Amino acid sequence: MHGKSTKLPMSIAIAAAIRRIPRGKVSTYGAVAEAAGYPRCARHVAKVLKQVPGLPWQRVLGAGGRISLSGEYGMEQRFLLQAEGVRFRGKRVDLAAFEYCFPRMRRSVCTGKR
DNA sequence: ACTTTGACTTCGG
DNA sequence: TCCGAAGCCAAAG
Repeated sequence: MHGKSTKLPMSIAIAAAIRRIPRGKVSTYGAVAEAAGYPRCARHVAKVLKQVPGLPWQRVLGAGGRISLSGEYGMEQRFLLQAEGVRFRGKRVDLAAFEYCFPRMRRSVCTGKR
């Protein structure tokens, strides 16, 4: 094949990362972006969450464990997270306790396997 | 090719 | 702790 890596669309990688967040854990927009291989693309994570149906969207939080959605959707997110065991301290989730740590990708080859 | 869009993040006051 | 401004960046229009 040609030398350049086939970059799968960012949205696919991001959606895959979101799907890896286990029940009862959370992540952040920035961390998801980085885990997907696109650091500093936190805003794209938001776009994917809006566009792609069927993702565990409630597990993605803003920096510091804050809910970014406003209004009813924000309430819904909090409710769903609490229902799966995530506890809040004020308006935040304690990330030290509930943040999912994505396994590090190997630098050389990432064939999609683990 | 330019503009808009996104559920963002960081920093300074 | 709570804003507002600035920075961020690929996809979509």
